[in-house]
Amino acid sequence: MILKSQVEWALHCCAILAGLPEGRYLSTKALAEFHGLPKEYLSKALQSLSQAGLVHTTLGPSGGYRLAKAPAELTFLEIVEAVEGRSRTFVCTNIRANNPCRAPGYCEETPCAVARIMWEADEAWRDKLRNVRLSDLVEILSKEIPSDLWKRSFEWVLERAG
Amino acid sequence: MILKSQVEWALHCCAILAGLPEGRYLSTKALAEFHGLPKEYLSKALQSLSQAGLVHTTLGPSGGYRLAKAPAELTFLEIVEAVEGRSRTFVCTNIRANNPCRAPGYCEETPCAVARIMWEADEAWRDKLRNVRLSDLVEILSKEIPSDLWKRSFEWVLERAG
DNA sequence: CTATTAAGGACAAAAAATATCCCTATTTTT
DNA sequence: AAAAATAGGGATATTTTTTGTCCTTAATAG
Ligand code: SF4
Ligand code: SF4
Repeated sequence: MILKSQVEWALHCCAILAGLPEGRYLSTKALAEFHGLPKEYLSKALQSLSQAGLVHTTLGPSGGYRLAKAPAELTFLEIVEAVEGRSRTFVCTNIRANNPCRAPGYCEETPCAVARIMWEADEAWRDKLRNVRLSDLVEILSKEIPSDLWKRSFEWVLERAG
Repeated sequence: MILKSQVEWALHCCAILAGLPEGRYLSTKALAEFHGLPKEYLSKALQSLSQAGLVHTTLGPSGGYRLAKAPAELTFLEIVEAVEGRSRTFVCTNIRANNPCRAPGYCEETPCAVARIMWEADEAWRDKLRNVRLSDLVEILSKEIPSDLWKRSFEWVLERAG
């Protein structure tokens, strides 16, 4: 069970977009080049963010993406769920229904304890991601990334932002 | 990102084995029949449990599986990890290494904040599963499952346990 | 000796992830 | 008005993972 690589891509792209000045847009092409990713496929991840309402887009030259909310209002969970989906990681195939001792039609209304426990763990994972904001990430990165690299990256992005 | 169905199978099988009297064994065949699962494939899940040391096996007629520890000493996490593996759900493909502004060979020693945050969420998921014992599950099931079905299932298993 | 079992290797089928390609409508620039 | 660049999205292909089957081997109980 491994998350799609698009999750990583989306998180990194949002981190970049968080640093974009008000009203400017960054294209798929620039984001793909910056991260060394296949442009067409990265585009699918960005479309997921767009469909989830996390980013705003414009068409045409100088078009692209910007965040739809302030980084302090955007959680990791929103980004992860946008590309990975909202379904639970444990799916119940209802194997208890096959119990040969069971009276037919019985015992299938509510999920059993196994499923509930697994779903609780799932929820703990989501809670953790829900409590990290994109602004938290940017803050950590700004401290950890060497300032010259940080600055050059910022300039690289600005040159290409429409 | 969805857990293998073998996770569900393994949990249900452990729940059954937890009710097995001391010193007796239940075969793959019986477990597969009880749950309506393909015997050969379920066998792979049970082999995973065996390799992880969670169950004990014997060969020959009347052979099969029993728990290697008391249900109170067996956690959900152990069972889940036995079949699903211990690797993290977020894998870092190190895309920051492609940053065109970066000085070559720089900034690749430690995982970045993105990975660390995702791994923390992973750990929260594991913590939750680590804190549920197989005995907890059995206790809940014994309350929730209709007593006649519970009793008949128990007898069904005993008839086939070697 | 025979029947039954777990273990495990080889292989096959199905599903999901990872792309690539191409067309359309829109918008900016020229 | 024309041209160029963009997001969106459908169709398709490739690769990897999951799911499942089949068969052989060694051990064990009766
Ligand atoms: S509800 Fe419980 S018993 Fe039924 S399939 Fe899900 S986990 Fe298994
Ligand atoms: S360490 Fe961070 S930057 Fe590097 S690939 Fe992993 S998530 Fe991305």
